[in-house]
Amino acid sequence: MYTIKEVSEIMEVSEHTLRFWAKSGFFPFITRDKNNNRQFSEDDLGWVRIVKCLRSVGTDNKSIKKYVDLCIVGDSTIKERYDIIRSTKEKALQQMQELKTQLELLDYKEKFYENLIENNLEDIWNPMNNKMQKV
Amino acid sequence: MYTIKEVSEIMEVSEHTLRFWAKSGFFPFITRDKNNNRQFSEDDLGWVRIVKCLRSVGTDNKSIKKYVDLCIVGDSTIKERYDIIRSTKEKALQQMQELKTQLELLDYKEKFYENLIENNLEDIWNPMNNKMQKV
DNA sequence: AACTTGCTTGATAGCTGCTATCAAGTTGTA
DNA sequence: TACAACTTGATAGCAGCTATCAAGCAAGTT
Repeated sequence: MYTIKEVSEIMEVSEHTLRFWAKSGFFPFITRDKNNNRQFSEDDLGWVRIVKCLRSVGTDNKSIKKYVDLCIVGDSTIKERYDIIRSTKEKALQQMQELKTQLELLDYKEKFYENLIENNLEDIWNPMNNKMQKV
Repeated sequence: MYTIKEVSEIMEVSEHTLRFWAKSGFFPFITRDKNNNRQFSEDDLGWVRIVKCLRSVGTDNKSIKKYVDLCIVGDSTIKERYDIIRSTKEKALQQMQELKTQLELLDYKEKFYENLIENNLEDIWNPMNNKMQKV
């Protein structure tokens, strides 16, 4: 059993966010000790993991709650949950592509500035130069 | 010259967001036509591109404004801007790694559900089974 | 000329998902 | 007995959109 602080460190999610998620119903089977403090089991860590995963690819909290609720219902919702995972994966792959595109621009900018620094060239970004950005 | 609608379509950023960014000072050299409508030049598209890039890797708007202001100052801020691009790139690479990790989990879940569906196995996610999630 | 359609503007209100602050309670160590 | 370190829930605040609104202009139709 883990305390909220331990889970926060293990999963790299703030305690605040964990409480917020708990309040949102994302950890349906969590137990409490005699002082009312949350006790996270290994299974609960699994819930944290999938919630973190869904959030980090931009799934909104309402949809996450829906997924959690489907899990609770059981067998009859397997196909529906499978479809959610599939479309989430699709979204993640698109984000990967987008990130690659942005990295290309950052690479270009990086080289642009390196060139300026190494060769003491004028800064075409400077609006006073009448030579604005060409990329 | 492009209208805000055209820019919205080309750059895949909502008109709302473009106006919000404009108001935030992210497009410092934008001009207006005789009806006070914004006219985006090719250079302005470049500003939209870099702002979108910085936002999509999680740079906050205050930091973006700072970067834009450094660009306006000119030559003397080249090193500073270079450092910002470098650290932004670093952040983007970390996000790429994080995304890969999350994709692994999604792959696992996908196969988990495929296995359930193909073999008509019981749903160990179902809490009534007393066999909660093991991943 | 009047009307409609389609675009634009700025102001403002509302939303999501945290994030920070707070008082209050429990536990362990000195 | 005090304190430090943890926990709780409630509440307020924040960033970054997102949606709604009235108002204005331009071009085309009747």
